[in-house]
Amino acid sequence: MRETDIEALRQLPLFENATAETLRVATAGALLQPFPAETTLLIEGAPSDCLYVLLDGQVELHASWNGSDTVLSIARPVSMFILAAIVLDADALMSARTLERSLIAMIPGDAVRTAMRLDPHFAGAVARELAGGYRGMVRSTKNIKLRNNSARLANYLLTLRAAGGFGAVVRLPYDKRVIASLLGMTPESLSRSFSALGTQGILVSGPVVTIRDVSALEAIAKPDPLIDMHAPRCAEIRADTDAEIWASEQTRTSCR
Amino acid sequence: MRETDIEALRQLPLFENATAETLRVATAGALLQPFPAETTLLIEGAPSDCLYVLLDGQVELHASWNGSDTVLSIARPVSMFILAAIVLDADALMSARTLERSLIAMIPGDAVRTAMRLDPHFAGAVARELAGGYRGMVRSTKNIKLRNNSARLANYLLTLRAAGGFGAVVRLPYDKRVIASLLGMTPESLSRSFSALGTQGILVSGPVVTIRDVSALEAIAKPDPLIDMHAPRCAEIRADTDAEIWASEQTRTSCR
DNA sequence: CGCGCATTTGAGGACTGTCAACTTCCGTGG
DNA sequence: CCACGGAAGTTGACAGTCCTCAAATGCGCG
Repeated sequence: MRETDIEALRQLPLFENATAETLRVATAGALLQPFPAETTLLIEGAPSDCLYVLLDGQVELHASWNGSDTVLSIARPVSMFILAAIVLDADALMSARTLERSLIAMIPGDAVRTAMRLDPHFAGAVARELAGGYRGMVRSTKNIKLRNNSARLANYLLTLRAAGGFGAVVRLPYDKRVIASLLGMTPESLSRSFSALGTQGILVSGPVVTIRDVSALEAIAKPDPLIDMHAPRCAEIRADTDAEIWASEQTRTSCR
Repeated sequence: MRETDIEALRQLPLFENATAETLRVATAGALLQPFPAETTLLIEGAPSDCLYVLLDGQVELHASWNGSDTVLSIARPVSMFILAAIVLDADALMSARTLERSLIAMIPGDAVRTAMRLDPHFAGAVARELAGGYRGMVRSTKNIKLRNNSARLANYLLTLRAAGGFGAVVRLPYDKRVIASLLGMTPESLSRSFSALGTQGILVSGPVVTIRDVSALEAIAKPDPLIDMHAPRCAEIRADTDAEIWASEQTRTSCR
């Protein structure tokens, strides 16, 4: 990798405050490589040789069982994937595939682990990165186990809205079938969930979704800062949430 | 905490190879405390002040939304919980409640973060711990998104069997309603899944489950080392799995 | 023994997935 | 420029899974 490319890695929180020396150690033998769309970079179950850093493009992380598969998350620049497998030098649990032409840096796992041993600050950054990833998976699990298809879609639209500056129009960043799988439903169910939201002021035209009534959407979504990154953290909502939790605790206790 | 209690923490991989100094820093101001059963230790959304280390007993980690709640995992000794929130000094995403009388060490979050800064090896241990937790959540998400109730229960029984030395009789470690929530179903569905397995040589008598025919159970479970910790990693199964993945990749590609 | 609680069983319905047909869109090539 | 083919998305019919509510059963403990 060239010097300027290595500097691009500083966009990652992981390398943001790393010393030049740590960056040099960590990226020893790293490759920078463009991949075409629809290219499988990594198959689940394979040993994880390299940490992947997505500098441009989109990569889908998915997993399969018994002939079906599901999208677990989608990486967008600048971010990395399979860090957990690299840290443990274990087999990958997910497959990775480009959704579009993507520019990817591949950093040898040994180099990452060496840098962790040498630089406590870097090891701390890895720990923080993994902590964030863990919490993301917790949010995702709560989303799937606690909400139905409509609520998941409604919150997803609110997430896109927040990421797009809270405008009335959002653009779906991936094909609908990918979004369906990410949200844990079939493409048909996604389509029906969209039309169900039609009565709540949601207009869908190809990849463009217009939100006419945010309140109506929020009534369905019931966003929660402990599940959704888009949910507001203001004191009122926190208080409501606590009250809810308290109430449900009481319910469980009284049922026992 | 007394010296002997602190030594108990060495049972954790996190502290296994820590220096005496790191252990001292990390456990500065730590408390060792017994809690009765059914006690809520931590409510989701609250700031995470302490890292909890479960030395004896059982603690359920659960989360709620819109009046319902779900069990995300259950901690067994010796293990810790809410490490991710501590590392990021963030609000807890899960509530914690004892299922039975439990002995718990509470380590101030500041002490943990300080130890991470001072000792690269400790920071690395935290990173490895979080990597393991992340991968556990990935497995759990795959389990929920890809499998139906019967397959989840069948794999859970195989997990218990593996943990119990592969005998024909396993004992359910928690109340059935807790297991149901952990597996993402209602108690009624768990009960019906159990009776459905009755035709496959599974006998249930209270908390005792007898597995008469492991092959029949495995036929339903279709265990996968990339989802289940109990699944064998032998070359044959790996080859089968790879073939499956390959096949599904081909399917997706040909469908495009 | 009787109460309380967990679990089971039954009935019914809501939700979601499957299968198939149809429409739309888009890029290709005549 | 338009016809065509293929894929994505939509719609309809249907089935199966799973949940909800309600009642019955069983078990443990005071």
